[in-house]
Amino acid sequence: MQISDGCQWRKYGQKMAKGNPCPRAYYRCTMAVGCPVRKQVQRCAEDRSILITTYEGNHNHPLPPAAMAMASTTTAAASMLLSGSMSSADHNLMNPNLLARAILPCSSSMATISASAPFPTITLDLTHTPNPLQFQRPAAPFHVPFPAGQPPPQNFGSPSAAQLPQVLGQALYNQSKFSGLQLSHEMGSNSHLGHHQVTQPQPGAASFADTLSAATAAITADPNFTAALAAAISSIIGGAHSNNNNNNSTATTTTNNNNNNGSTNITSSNSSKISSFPGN
DNA sequence: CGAATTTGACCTGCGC
DNA sequence: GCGCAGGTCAAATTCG
Repeated sequence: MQISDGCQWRKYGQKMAKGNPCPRAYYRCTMAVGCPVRKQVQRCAEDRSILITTYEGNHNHPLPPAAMAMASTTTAAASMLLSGSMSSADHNLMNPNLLARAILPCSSSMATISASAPFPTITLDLTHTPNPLQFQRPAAPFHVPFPAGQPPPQNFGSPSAAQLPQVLGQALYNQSKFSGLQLSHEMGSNSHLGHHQVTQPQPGAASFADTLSAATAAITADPNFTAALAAAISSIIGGAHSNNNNNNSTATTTTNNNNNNGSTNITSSNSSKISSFPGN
C-alpha cells in the first residue's frame, strides 16, 4: 500500500504498455472498503523521472486532508489555465483561450496542481465534475505525460492544438476519470503550496472560490512551478517542436496530430530529478 | 505472521 | 475469426 497523494493505494497489477518501455502499474484505493477508485501509474518513456497517473472513479469516502490539499492545488492550476496567466515564455505556442475551452468546457471541472513535496503533481480531476453537460461523451482515458527538461515526446502521440480541445474535452466529458501526472522535480521549496489546502469537499465544493484563490496564489507565488507549468501546458498545444526519442513508439512523429489513444503531452522545460517514485 | 507487492495467467474489447 | 493490447485476478514472494 502506498500513500502518495493523500489516499491509500494497493497495487494489484502491472503491465508493460505498448509504446512505452516502462511498465504501467495499477492501484486500487484502499481507504475504504469497496471504493471504486483506481489509478494507473506509468513512468514517462521520455523522462522516467516523470510519473503519469491516471485516476478512474469517484471515492465513496471522505478524502483525507492530504488529498484535499492536492485537490486544492489542482484547482489552482485550473484557474491559471483559465486565466491565461501563464508565463509569457510560451505564449507563442499556447493559446490560453483554447486551453481554457478545452479544459473547462463547462467551467466546473478541476485541474489541480500539487507541488507538494516530493513530487509535484499536475492533475486533471475529472471526478469532480458534476456538471451533467460533461457526461455526454463516451469515456476516454486522459493521459498526460509530462517530460521535464525534454522536448515533448512524440511517442505518446501528442495532439495538435486543433485536436487538443477534443482530447481534453473527451477527458472532461468523462465522468469518472481524471488523470494527472507527477513529475519528479526538485521543488522542495514548493512544499509550502501544500499548506494552502482549503477544505474542499468532494463534488460540489461550496468554498470552491476560496480554495481556488488560495491555491492559485500559492502556485503563482512560485516562479519555478509556474514556469514549469507554463512550459508543460505549452507543449501540449505546441506538441510540436520536439523529437522523439527512446521508445519505439507507435505512431507519431513530428508535430504529430494523431492522437487516437487519448494521450496528451505536456512538457516542462525544467530539468527534473528525482530519487524515488511513489508509483513503485 | 499478516499485509503488501510481484508477476504470470486469464479475460475482454477492439482493430484488421 | 484472429491476434493484439489493456486490464484484472490470484498465487507466490517479500517485507515489516
